[in-house]
Order: sequence, then structure tokens, then C-alpha cells
Amino acid sequence: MTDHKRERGFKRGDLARATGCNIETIRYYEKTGLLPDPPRTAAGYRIYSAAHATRLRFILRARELGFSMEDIRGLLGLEDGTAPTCAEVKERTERHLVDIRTRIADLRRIEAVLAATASRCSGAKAPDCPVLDAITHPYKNAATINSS
Amino acid sequence: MTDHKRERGFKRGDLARATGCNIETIRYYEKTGLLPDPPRTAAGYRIYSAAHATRLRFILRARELGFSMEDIRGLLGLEDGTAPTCAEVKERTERHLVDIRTRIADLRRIEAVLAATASRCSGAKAPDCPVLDAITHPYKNAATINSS
DNA sequence: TGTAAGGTCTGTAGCAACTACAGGCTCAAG
DNA sequence: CTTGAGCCTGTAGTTGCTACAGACCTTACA
Repeated sequence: MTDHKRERGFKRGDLARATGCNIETIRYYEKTGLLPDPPRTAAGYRIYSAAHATRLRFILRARELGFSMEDIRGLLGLEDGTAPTCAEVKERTERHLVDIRTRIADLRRIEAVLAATASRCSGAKAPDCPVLDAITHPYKNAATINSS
Repeated sequence: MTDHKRERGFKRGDLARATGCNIETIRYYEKTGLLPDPPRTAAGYRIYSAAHATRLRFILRARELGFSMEDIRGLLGLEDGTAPTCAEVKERTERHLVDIRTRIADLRRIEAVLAATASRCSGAKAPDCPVLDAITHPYKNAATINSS
């Protein structure tokens, strides 16, 4: 706990704690190329710098925003080795936004069906269950999952 | 194409076409126990009945509604071998509904961040990109992904 | 009756994006 | 010097499919 051990970098566990990332995920990102291979100690321990932490935080944040690893590779300029232009980033973001909005719309349709069905359910030991009925006969009631 | 071959049931491809299910998925559902093992011809071909089709449609519809395979197993009474009570079905549905609503809320937060960020992006070759900036510095602007 | 096309059979591998081991090494504290 | 924590590697598991290879069967047509 004292600070007189003059470290020249983080070990993997330090990086994990500093970023909130699972320790195994760091190795996975390295294997898949999102994180560069760090230098090693003589014994083979990975040594990370602040730059690695910044990069990892970027990746984690992009993941939080729902970007796929392929997207992130693009955002990091790992596809062609050059930093992406602002236009490329914007395009990628807008495509992602469309995808997010589609998923929201899908989930809302599902929510409407489930909410309507569950509310019709007494919870008692009725002989027929509105939920099972709704799954079995999808188009009997107004709320369907199909887009109009 | 003529109908004088008096079939006693569907073959797997027939069932796939009748339900819109991928042919391999049928085998997968059988392997995981969602669909019962059908009888076979002497040569080993699966023979499906209308009951199989009904069951498969139920499964597919439940999947459309976002139920996990474990949920579906419950809805089908495959966990304890007895048909679930209406109360059990309702409870499962409401838990699923909570999950769906959580996912919608998450996606909406993501959407807000992405929309705000992308709109600040000129698309020109600006030296700094608002999107990359927003990912790098998550809490600089008002819209964050954290729930309040 | 022969044959070619297409359907079905099996097991297995792959996808995303991790996560969790097992078995062995290394490091730091007491 | 020992003990325990941390790190190393490779590999297998997760969810819900989907796709293949290589063998077998069935059907239609000549």
C-alpha cells in the first residue's frame, strides 16, 4: 500500500482495476488486435502504460455505446492503418444510430404485446392463459409485433 | 407436385417451409429438447405431424417476443414436466417485460448520446472529431449514458 | 432400369464478445 | 523460506443458432 515501489507501468490486474475491465477481457482485446501487444518483463508479465489505459477506456466506452468490435476497429483506424477521417466516423456513427433506433422500435413492439397480454392475465389458475394464447395465436388481438 | 403420394407427415424440409424456420434450427431445437424427438422412417428420416408444427410455431413466436430458450422451456412446461400454472406464466412474462423495458431505456440513453454527438459533427475533415472526442471524454457533455 | 439431382442424415465447427477455468510460474511480504 | 496472491498459457464454455462435409436415400425422368 506504500508507494515506494517505483513501478514503471501497470500489470494486467492494475489495468483491469483502473478501467473496470475484466482481466481476461484485456487479454482477449489483445488477441483480437484492439489493444496493442504490450512490452513484457523478463518473466513475461505484461507492462501497460497510461496510453494503454486510455485506449482501453475508449474501447470500453464505445462498447457501452453499442458499437461492435468491428466498428471500434474502424474508429481506431485499425482497418487500413490510418486514422479515420471525421466523415468516416460520422458515417459509422449514423449507421449505428439507425441500428439502435431499429432495435428500440423492435423492443417497443415486443413491450406492447407483452404488456397488453400480461395485463389480461389474472394470475389465478384459469383454465386458459392469455399469455400462452397470445403466443399461440399471434394475430388474434390488435397488438402484433409486425411493423405496420 | 401432384398430391397422390399420400404423405403421413412432413419431412424436415416441409416443416421448415411451413413455419419459416431454418431447417437446421429444427434439429437444434430437437437436440436441446424444445421439440420432441419425432418418429422416423425406416431409413431414418424424421416424420413430423401437425402437432410438431404448432409447437414449433409457438417456439418461434416466443423467440420473436424475446423470450430466452430457458423461458420457453418454462412456458412449455419442460422444466418439471407439468404444464405451468397461469400465475407462473404471468410471472415469467412480467420479469421478461422488465428486462425488455430496461433494454429500451439503455438503448434510448445510447441513442441520445449518439444523436447529440453526430449532430455536432460537420463531416468535413476537421482536425478533431466530436464523436471520437465524446467517446474519449464521456462526461464532458450533458448527455451521458449513466442512469441518473 | 439407370442415373442425376436434390433431399436428408450425422457430427462438428463457426459466429459475437467475452468469461472461466486448469496447471504452472513468479513475485512480494512476513 | 514459505505462503499466498498474481500472472502466464491454452482451451472450453456461454447463447442461439447457422453452415459445412461426406454419406446415404428418394424421386423424376429417359
